[in-house]
Amino acid sequence: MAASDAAWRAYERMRIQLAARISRELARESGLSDADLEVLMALACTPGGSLQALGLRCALGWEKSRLSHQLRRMEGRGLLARGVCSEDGRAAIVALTELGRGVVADATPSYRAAVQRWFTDVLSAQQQRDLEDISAAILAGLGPGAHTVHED
Amino acid sequence: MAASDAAWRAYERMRIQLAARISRELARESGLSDADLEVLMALACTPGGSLQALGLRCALGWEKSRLSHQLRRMEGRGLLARGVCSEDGRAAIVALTELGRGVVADATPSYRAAVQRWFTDVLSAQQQRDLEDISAAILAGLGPGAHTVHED
DNA sequence: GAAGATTGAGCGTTCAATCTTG
DNA sequence: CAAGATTGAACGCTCAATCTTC
Repeated sequence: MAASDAAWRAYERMRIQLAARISRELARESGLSDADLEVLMALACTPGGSLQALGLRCALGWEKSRLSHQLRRMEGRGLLARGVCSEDGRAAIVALTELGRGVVADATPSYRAAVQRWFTDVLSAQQQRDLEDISAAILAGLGPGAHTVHED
Repeated sequence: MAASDAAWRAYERMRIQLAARISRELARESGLSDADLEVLMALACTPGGSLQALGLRCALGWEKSRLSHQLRRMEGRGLLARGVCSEDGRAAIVALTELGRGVVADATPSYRAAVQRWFTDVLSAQQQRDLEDISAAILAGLGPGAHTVHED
């Protein structure tokens, strides 16, 4: 219940600067966008390196069209392949290619190092716990319709 | 320090969801993007509602081309006007129009209410202080030439 | 040449409309 | 019709190249 929005302004500055730094590093080191890496890491975490598009959408929290455009671009670059599910003709199957597997294996260490350097290393263990709680509180407020918003 | 990246993952989820919520609300209520509002608020905070483009760039921390594209689009919508400084032919002058002034006056309360509802109201005073410190620590880590600074 | 600004290309994201399958 | 996915248009952002003025 602070009267001022100092926390908000500090958070906003940090959020923008930190995201920009890590994105730029990722693009330079690996030629990947944030979105590319999210998709690749989600696929790499599955046993066969493949997922239904719906599962990917739920895992990432993305909209249908966003995922579709993203997959088309990544398929064009040879990072993954798309197919149709034999059980349900509506479902799309997404699978890592060998190239995609190599790229994500290459990019992940750099990415983790960047997070370590600019986030983990500059925060105390207590601050990390605090931030985890803060994030949970905000997410809880966003989620369950706790606040009445305009209905459609 | 921490062996796990739980704090990072929690922060990332929160950051994405919160930004999406506030952006979507702003677009729906006022027809503005985040970038639009940043520019309008910066201009509205000056006595005459006008600034040199360089001042705007420094205030927002944007790149030259980003500001130029943004101003062109906003000028096209009638939110602001661009002119040339009489003292220095290189400098651009940016000024709010009457429409722009009305739009920002209209949008600001909604925006502040959204921040209040989804950020301020769900955090304790202590959490807000903590987040301010956390943000400052991260920004300090990014800043002092530890690595590449924003060059153009 | 240096500084301020603009332009164009290319990718990422959203919205609305559409197609296809169940 | 409902659900999954795709497409096209429009906008936002970044990079590199260019233009103009100092």
